[in-house]
Amino acid sequence: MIRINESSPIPIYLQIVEEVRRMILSRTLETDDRLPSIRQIAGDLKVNPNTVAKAFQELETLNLIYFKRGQGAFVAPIAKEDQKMQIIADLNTKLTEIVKLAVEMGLKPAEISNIFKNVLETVSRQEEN
Amino acid sequence: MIRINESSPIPIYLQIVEEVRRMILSRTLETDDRLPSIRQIAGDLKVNPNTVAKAFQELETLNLIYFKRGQGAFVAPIAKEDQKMQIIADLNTKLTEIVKLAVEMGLKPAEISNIFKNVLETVSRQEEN
Amino acid sequence: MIRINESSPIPIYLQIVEEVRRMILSRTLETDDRLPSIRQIAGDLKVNPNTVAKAFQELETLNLIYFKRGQGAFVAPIAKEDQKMQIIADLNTKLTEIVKLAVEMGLKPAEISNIFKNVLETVSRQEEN
Amino acid sequence: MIRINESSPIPIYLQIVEEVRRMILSRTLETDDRLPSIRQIAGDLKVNPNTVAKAFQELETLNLIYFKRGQGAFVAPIAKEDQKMQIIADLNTKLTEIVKLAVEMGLKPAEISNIFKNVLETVSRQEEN
DNA sequence: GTGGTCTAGACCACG
DNA sequence: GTGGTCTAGACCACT
Repeated sequence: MIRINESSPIPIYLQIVEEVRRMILSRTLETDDRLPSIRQIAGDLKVNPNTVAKAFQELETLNLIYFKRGQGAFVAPIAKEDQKMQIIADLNTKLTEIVKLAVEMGLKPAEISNIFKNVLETVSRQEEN
Repeated sequence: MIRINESSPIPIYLQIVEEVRRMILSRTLETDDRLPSIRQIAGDLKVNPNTVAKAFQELETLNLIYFKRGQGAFVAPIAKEDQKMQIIADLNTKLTEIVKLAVEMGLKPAEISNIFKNVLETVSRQEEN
Repeated sequence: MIRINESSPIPIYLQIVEEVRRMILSRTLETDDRLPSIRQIAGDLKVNPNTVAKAFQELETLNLIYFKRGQGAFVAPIAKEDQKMQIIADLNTKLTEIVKLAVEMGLKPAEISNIFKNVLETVSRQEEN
Repeated sequence: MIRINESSPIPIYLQIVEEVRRMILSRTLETDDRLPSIRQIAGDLKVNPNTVAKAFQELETLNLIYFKRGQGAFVAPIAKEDQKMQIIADLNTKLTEIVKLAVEMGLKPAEISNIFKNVLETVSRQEEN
């Protein structure tokens, strides 16, 4: 379920945070679903339970999950609109950053647009399969 | 000239590398231009000279700059086509990653496309000023 | 009757202890009154019976309740003076701790006094309703 | 500088957080002052550096301190009014909770007021010395 | 020198 | 069984 990249410079615990965040925002995990236990995930990923625990604490401060004592971690409720807004805001921020850079590099809007269309088409086709 | 973000998780020396790379690819710095001295940059950024030195070493191994003993660092020559190709390849990689994520989150191609158009327009307008 | 806060860091069994203690000291529960059964409370609070049992054990060692085999738990007798003394001592301890902290933070006695008056008035008015 | 109570049920790292918070709010530590290093504090308190590190991370998420890479932790700036407001809000919350309990226990406002006066006087006199 | 990340492993409280 | 806290100790990046 969760995939991490051992050789990435991004800390493992942050990779886990991102993976879980992705699953929550994409509704792979629904509100009040129980997450796998810390030990379970640690075993699967072959990392130390402390590392997963750190990720879970981070997710709690982000209000993405909540804990029930002795029972485990659960997906926190989010309003559907909030969820979509968050996804869009995310996309907006990331695209802006990249487009800005591209413009600074001297690419013309038309060029950027073409590259984007290409990418969108490629990705869409891949996802169909 | 160079801007860094002290509170970012990205190491300062890598931020410097990226900034210089950006300036070289965008032709703000032309082939064989002399870079400011390590001490100069370190002073400007209020950063330890060691940090700037590390960034310069990194830039040298990337073949983006070269050193002349006793004279400092200079922008390495690149073929114009290589430069443009590199910029486009960069953009492609980054866009693909983001678009993939957006699709996974359940956004439809049309939605993504709209957001992109918006961003491109906004950024273009800002750059005019 | 008993209210608990699931997301508080205070253990649920201690929250139950405090609630029962409060009810006994405030004479909501009188001497020799029978407490609801462990299963009853556990059902009401949607909590594990073990948790309630632990709270009851704690209350027994505090001499606030006693058990009759096969019949359940009952409120232990306390002298009325003891009861009032305990309440006052409790209040004193807690107030001292808070006031000390406030003084350390640089609040002047007059300021603390004003805030206190405010609080007392607000709470009294609320309790009337 | 920092005192902890080993036998308290409150986790050591939270005790450290509270101590530092107290020192910041009471201006014992001023904005941009450097905190002692994690290792330093860990040595003084004879606890594991990880424990202090956890406290520092908590303080960072509370926006009470910030880090400069390789240099240590520093007191974050707070507006003076914010600071006083925070202290007062804190006091208010705690007093309300206690007074509510006292009223529920059957104490009359006049009685509570008397006890409070007593406490305030005692504490003030102690602080003079 | 500084903090950040991670492992291994322990003990505890809670349900 | 669950997560929470803590220790001991390692390695790394940054200044």
